[in-house]
Amino acid sequence: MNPALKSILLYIHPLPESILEEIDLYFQEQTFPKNHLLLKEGRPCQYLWFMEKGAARYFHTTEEGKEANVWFSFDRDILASAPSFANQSPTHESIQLMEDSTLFAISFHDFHRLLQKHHTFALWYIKLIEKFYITQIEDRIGDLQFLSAKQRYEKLLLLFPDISNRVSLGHIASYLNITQETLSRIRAGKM
Amino acid sequence: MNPALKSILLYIHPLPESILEEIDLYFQEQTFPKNHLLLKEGRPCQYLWFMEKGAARYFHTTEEGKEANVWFSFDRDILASAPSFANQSPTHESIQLMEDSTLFAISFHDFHRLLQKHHTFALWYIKLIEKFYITQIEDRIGDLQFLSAKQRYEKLLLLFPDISNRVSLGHIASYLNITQETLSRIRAGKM
DNA sequence: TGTAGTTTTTGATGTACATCAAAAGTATTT
DNA sequence: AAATACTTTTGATGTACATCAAAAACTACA
Repeated sequence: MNPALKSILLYIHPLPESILEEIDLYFQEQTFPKNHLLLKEGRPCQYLWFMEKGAARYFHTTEEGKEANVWFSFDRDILASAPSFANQSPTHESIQLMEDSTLFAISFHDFHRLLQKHHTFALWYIKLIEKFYITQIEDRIGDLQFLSAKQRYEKLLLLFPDISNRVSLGHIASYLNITQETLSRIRAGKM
Repeated sequence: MNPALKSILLYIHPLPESILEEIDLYFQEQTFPKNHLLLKEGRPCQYLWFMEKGAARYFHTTEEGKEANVWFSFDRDILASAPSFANQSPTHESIQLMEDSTLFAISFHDFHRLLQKHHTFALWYIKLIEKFYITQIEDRIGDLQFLSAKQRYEKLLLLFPDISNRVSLGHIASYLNITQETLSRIRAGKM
């Protein structure tokens, strides 16, 4: 098994070697170029990905046809539209790569079979949701509700100190739910 | 087993009768008066509750000592601070009842044992998270990010048509992340 | 190295909402 | 029914951000 994949899987929660070997059969390594659309609005999210190396943004398309970023993922992170993957329903959010990226993919079908077959894998998945989803998303809501634009930006920098080098100002501003102009002024110390 | 509890459990996902009977041993029916604090900031969330009948608000306490509502729960809903229950870590959000309420409670300890013991129960819990948490919370973020105060209010009314009769204007405004004055003006058609 | 395309910055103006202050309405207690 | 406390409304003013327009600074590649 690819050591990078193995370390991501085990970081979430221990899994016995026998199951790891079985899981390995279902994961496919994929590389995509910068700007590749991993998941498109309206389609069900059929894969769960692990990002070995790269960067991605999740975004909504508003009624006026504008894009609004709602999430970022970088190296060693998990990627999927959680509600769409869970229900195999059309996704509201698209996922696009912002760098050339290497990923490991498992299909919903295979994933679902592993859940049904192995109690241990179901417990592992519960940990995955708790660790990568529940905790992070509650923080995000709190930030939007309680922090000013400047505070949100400062918190993002704490979380991803090198984000300015990897992601354009426009994409960061969109994620913070402010305009490019406002973020530019925050950076210049004018707010 | 109490029929109300049974119907809530089965609504989430089917469970075999044998496990239902075992679960029943661990659930306690509780009634509390209006204003009772079910969960207090700083404590771990040690129970998962099912609300048979009643109303509750989740709130944060800001640095200036003000309270800000982040969620409501009514009849036949699930209650817990998800991140705190999952990790048994101190909660950032408190839960308070807004009406006299009847609940069923199960402790984290018992819940965890059921997860470890029964594969079926683990799969049921995954459904619970997917249905009651993932879908709802993504919506909430989208609303805060993309809708105006008025649109957020209208959407809340669609979801809970009778909320105005059960919850004070101040509590609703706080949940919508606006001031009481603004909500009053929205209601009066002045915005 | 120059030219076109993109990203970022700067300035002027507008607006959705907050804040502050007070009045009006409702519910609760005596 | 009067007194008290709480909730909701109204009005005046303030502010954090958006929007619009254009200049400046990077980036790419012919």
